[in-house]
Amino acid sequence: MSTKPRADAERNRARVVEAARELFAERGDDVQMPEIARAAGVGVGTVYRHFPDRQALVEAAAEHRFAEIEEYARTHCFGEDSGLERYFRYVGELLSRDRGLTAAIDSARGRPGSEPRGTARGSLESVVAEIVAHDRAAGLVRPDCTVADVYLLIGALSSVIRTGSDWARFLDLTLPALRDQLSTEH
Amino acid sequence: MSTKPRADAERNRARVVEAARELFAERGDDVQMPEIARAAGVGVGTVYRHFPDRQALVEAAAEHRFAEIEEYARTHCFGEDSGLERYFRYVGELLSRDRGLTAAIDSARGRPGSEPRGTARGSLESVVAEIVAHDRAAGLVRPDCTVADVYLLIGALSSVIRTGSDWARFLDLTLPALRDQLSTEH
DNA sequence: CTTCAATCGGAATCGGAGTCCGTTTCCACT
DNA sequence: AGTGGAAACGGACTCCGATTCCGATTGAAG
Repeated sequence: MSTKPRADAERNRARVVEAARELFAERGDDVQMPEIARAAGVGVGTVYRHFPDRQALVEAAAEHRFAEIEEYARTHCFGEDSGLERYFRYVGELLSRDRGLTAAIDSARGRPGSEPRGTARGSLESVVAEIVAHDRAAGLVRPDCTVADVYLLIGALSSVIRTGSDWARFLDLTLPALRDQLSTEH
Repeated sequence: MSTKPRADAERNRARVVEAARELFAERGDDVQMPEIARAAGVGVGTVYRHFPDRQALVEAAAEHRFAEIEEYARTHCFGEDSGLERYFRYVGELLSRDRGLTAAIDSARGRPGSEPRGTARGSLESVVAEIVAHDRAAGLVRPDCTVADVYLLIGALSSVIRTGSDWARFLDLTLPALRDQLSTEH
């Protein structure tokens, strides 16, 4: 089940991810594969043996961010006030700092079926579910708020950031709506 | 200032826009230029003489929608209840029906400086400003709501729709926040 | 019915992702 | 320590679209 990979193969893979990380974070999606390969000191062929396509690389490069987010979520989003709100603001912060992360998130919504590539991602998902549950139990969000809603808004947030709009304003406009719907009484 | 264009040139331009309209509306962004040219019964070169690049064509093809939206806005968004809310729902409806329109809107936010191509677009902008003013005067939206906020949300809406998410839900979550911020008091 | 500038059409060029294959490098086994 | 060959390498090459170029057409002014 686990033919240990060759030493240099592993090393190269790491180099590629590392190079991709920096380039994507800095310039977002518009970086060419040959450029990444060069920066990593390998040939394009090598990049493609490790990652089926460009998108897979984008996601792999962002993977560490998901772990980072999860870490933050676990330690800061289960207090007195709304964990979701903190979560959104933190993600907004990261997204606006790392243009590669937005690319990765946006990709998780391209064509159908391609759902969850990456492990850190899946584990983050369950934490988000816990936050939603926690906030709901504490009456910090409208009772019909679901995990799907969170993803919906994270996706929107990502697009807002990608286009260089005022994302803080977006959150200021949007987050209050998640709180108990005082004005939506109907 | 106006060397009247040759008759056939104008006819061809119209054919191209027409073909593009149908193809984009149906399949969104993934339609090739040669295909559009063929559908219009002209050569690619002709397409490019009329439109500097693919993007310009996408926008030209969506132009009529902007006129449509403006028409709707003028006649339905100045009543008793929130014009903005009606506006958002109408645009959501159109966007979800015409995949080319989302592409056009998203393009209006790509790289900097490329702001307003297209005339119908500019004229629509002023109507939106009027709606905001009208709603504000009637106390139907939070007093600090600006036109920029509307574009921010329309952009987000477009991205939500493009990714096939539940846009009605997005509006249900978001629009209440535009109303007077009862819960944002502090 | 000329004339010729505006138009046309579509072959050719360009740019960038992804593929192929001859060469090189590990490392399991002697 | 030596060696066979499977795995990994690199980068030239193929593919696919958008965009450009230019010789052949064609509308319309005179």
